[in-house]
Amino acid sequence: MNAIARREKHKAELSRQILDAAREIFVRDGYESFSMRKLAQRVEYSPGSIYLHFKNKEELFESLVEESFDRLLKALNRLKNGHAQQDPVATLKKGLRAYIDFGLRNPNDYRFAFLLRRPLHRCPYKVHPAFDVMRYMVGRCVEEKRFPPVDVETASQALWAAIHGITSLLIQRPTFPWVARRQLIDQVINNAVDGLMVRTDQAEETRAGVHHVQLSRV
Amino acid sequence: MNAIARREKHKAELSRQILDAAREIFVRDGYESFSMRKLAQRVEYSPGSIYLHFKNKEELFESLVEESFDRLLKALNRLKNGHAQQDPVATLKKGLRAYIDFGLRNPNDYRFAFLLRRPLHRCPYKVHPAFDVMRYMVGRCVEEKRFPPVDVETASQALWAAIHGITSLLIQRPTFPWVARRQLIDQVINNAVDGLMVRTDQAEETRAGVHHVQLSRV
DNA sequence: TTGATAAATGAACATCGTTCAGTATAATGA
DNA sequence: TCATTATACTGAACGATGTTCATTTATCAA
Repeated sequence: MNAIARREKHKAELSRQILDAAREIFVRDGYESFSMRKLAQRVEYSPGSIYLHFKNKEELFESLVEESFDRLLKALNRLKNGHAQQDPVATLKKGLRAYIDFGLRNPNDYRFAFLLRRPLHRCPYKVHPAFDVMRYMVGRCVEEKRFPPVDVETASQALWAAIHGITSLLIQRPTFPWVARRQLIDQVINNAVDGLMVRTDQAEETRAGVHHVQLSRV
Repeated sequence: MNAIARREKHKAELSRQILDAAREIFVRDGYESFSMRKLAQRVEYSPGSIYLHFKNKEELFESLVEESFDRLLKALNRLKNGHAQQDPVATLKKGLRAYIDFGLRNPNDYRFAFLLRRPLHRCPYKVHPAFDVMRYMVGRCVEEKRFPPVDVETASQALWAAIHGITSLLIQRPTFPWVARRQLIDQVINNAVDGLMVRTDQAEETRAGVHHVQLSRV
């Protein structure tokens, strides 16, 4: 029975090794040219052996995605706890910047977490805890009257849209002639947050002229 | 020579038919389970015949992407010309909304144009003309002093980030518990644009407290 | 050492993208 | 009309893919 524990440990180590190798191959060769057989060759096992650890390719990927979500979540929580007693707006902006930075510094984690095409039936469970951090930060801004009484959920989702937008574009379209990165990120964050702080009546002035326009196809 | 013209026309029709079938299969079955052989079967030709019209799978996809870009571009241009003499801020907001609407109403075009993983060496040529429309609209807002003298390029890119963010999230994460769509889209657009209209000194107040935070990995 | 349990293999299957020698089809010139 | 030529198309083939499974190999308790 000590033996079976040792076996399980060894098996876990092997799974770990497979995951690491898979991530590396994926990062180096891209999604298109990743294959189970390459992976097997890389860890020096037969192709069939991989299936002793993961049901199939899809599940293996799912494990990688989950890991990436965990990393993002941990990074955000560290930030949240580290700046608990500061100005909530400043903390929020720092959080948004941290999110973007995480994506840019770990583009493959971000790709796994958000950018990969995914079968529709799978739901992104791990999005929710990560998003809780955002809600919490926005909530504090409202509670401490730094924001007008906006709906926390709507505001959080809108902020997420903005930072996801810049993060994914910078990752996925590196050849676009972007302006300086820092400047652009600042602009996105400041636009989004400052736009939220605008007194409602003032914002209404421009909102009034806008109606829903529908564009049909060619 | 009349004959060769007829032949070419027939060939063009066939290419068209192949593209339509490809798009349909892709939309219905998803990227993973699209295959050249299925496509061939769909149009009732042998697999090899597809290669008389398209060099390979990659190029076939490229054609679909290009078509999608064209559709988006045309939609934006129609809008630009249709609202030439109105309030530039309202027109800008309409343009942003039109962009998002186009993406949501034609998610597959949007997927093809922006969301698909692409080999890194390929550059997104068609992004530029579409982006010109955005630059133009922002430029008008600055010229007519509706915006403070922000850098047009930076502002345009920031706005693009915001609307791409909400568009891609709504398309790619349909199971997330989003608030009402209209409301959320309004929030994103108003945040982004109103944030841009904030007088610089007022914005500085909050900007002052924010510095670049770097989050390392676990 | 033996017998049982788990791990690992490698051959096999269906499918994939792609190529190409060969065949059918259509257009042309007589 | 028939023979020639150019084009359209096929079908078999190649190597590679994800996945399964009967069989072999290794591991460990008795």
